[in-house]
Amino acid sequence: MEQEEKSLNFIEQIVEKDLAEGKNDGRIQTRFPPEPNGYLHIGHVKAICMDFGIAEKYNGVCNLRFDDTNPVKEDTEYVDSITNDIAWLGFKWGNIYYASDYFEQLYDLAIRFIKEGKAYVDEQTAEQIAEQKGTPTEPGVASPYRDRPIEENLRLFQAMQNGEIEEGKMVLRAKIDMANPNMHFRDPIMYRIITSHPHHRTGHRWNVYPMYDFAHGQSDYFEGVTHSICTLEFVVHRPLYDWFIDQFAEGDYRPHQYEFNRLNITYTVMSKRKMLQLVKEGLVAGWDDPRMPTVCGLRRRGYTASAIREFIDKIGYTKVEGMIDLGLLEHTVRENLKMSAPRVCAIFDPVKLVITNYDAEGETIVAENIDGNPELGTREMRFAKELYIERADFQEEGDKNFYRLSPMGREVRLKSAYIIQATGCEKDADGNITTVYATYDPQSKSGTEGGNRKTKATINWVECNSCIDAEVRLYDRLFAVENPSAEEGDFRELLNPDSLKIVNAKVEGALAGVKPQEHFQFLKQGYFVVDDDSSAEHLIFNRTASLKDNWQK
RNA sequence: UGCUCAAUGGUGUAAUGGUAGCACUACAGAUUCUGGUUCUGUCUGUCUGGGUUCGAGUCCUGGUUGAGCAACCA
Repeated sequence: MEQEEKSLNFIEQIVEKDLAEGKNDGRIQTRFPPEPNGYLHIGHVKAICMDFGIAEKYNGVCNLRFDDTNPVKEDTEYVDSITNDIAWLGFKWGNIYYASDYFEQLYDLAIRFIKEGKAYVDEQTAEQIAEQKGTPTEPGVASPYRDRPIEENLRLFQAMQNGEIEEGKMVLRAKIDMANPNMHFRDPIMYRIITSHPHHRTGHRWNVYPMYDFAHGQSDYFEGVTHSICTLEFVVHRPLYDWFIDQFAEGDYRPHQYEFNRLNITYTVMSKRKMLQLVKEGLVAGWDDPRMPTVCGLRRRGYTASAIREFIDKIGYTKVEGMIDLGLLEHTVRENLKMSAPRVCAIFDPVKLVITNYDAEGETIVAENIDGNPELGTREMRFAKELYIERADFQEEGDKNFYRLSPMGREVRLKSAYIIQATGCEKDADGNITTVYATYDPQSKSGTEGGNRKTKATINWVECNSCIDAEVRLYDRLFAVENPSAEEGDFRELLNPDSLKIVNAKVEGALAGVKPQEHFQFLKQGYFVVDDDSSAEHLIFNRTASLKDNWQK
């Protein structure tokens, strides 16, 4: 069997080139470095697939490293959710590390920088420092503390760590170049004092904490990372990443940073800050609300790990910042569930159908879970004189484009059962249809000789006495506009007011014992998953994705 | 009027100096016991000016457009 060769993305090309040149003795090591300050979302999954994927593909290792350098925002709650989500996605890390594992080493390194005249303690306010930084078009000016004697820097930095200095009063800055066109070289802050919050792992051991730029590259170096892959906004940090490492590294080994485009999807946001706000203000039901682009939200929505990974595989990695059509994500999950989700009938807006010439007590029909795939099993459906059908499947005066039930003589198939013809209907005082009447052809049962006759339409049904009630949550896009981040004003006003509609549906009795995370296709409706809060007493289904609907009025 | 990165159909992505291809979307037709699926077909693209070359989406150069960078965040 010939397999079409998938082209390599630009990072894979770099890795293969490095491998061919024998760099790092052929060793490939990556890391996924989340900050434990929020839940993982599908944008992170893109990074996860890259970091773990490269290691897997080239016989390397990918470690999980929590970038926990800011105790103000971080917590073990997030550590747990992150490891859980990565495992659910099906990835295996080598080790779990923490940037806080290196606080001792980083502190010693900072001391060395001070002793070598490459760092100084600044006691200006944050505002003063920001002002002196200049702008992208104007150079900055030097801090008055820039040329403090080394001994004094040493003493003050130790005082910072000893808790003798109040939070916010002093920082340790690298002495580089206040006029550098790259803003990140204008004496970046290496350490700040944080005494107000204990660290989730080191408690009150430290009063000073390293900044990202002084921690990330060094951590990579300490661990032996070869390819440090991140998103595009870190491109401008790369020279500083290299600079810090070059100040102390020995030998030839260097980790290298590479950057790819982050994921944006239409009709959603990919910002932890905005997600946190939606959760905190109760605009969604939580981090795992099925409308959220979080991993736990997608899972609860009914997305499988393989569907999410297939999606990431489709979108690719480049350096072009773009916006992925939400339709591609939906297409991917439909494709993913198509071959596995059992088909069942669920009636969202029921109207009673009475088959006037059906005199038997009722009968049991055996239906395939997926048409044409008998190996995927069958289920029993109760059939009798009184059924529920979808209100929209009957029109008293159907036009020529409507080819379902109508008392105009056309024959319609009841899915997996008999062919019927509508004879009329009954209405209440307001003119609403309360009952539809039809006759059936006893010879037309599905699977029998007489049932081979073609009908233009097939409609869904459930039997009145055996069907069960279920709450069905119809989820739709979270935002009403394609790109909420591009709009002026408050993003919360852009929320889609119809992102959740709840209906009380009648579903087949066969669904009585379903468990959370079981997937189904409700015929003609879409893919649905059993919600985590569902129980035998109160069934709840979440719509994962609707079916495509080409029937336009 | 700084530095950095980028520019291929509506969207995403390939072509690594040699036939601009794939997927999604849209539209049309066929099939269908889901107006789903499947199958077939159609529409639509190399930002722009110059240069190198037998040959440029690809290399060079000028421009245009977009994005990122001025947190004691990561």
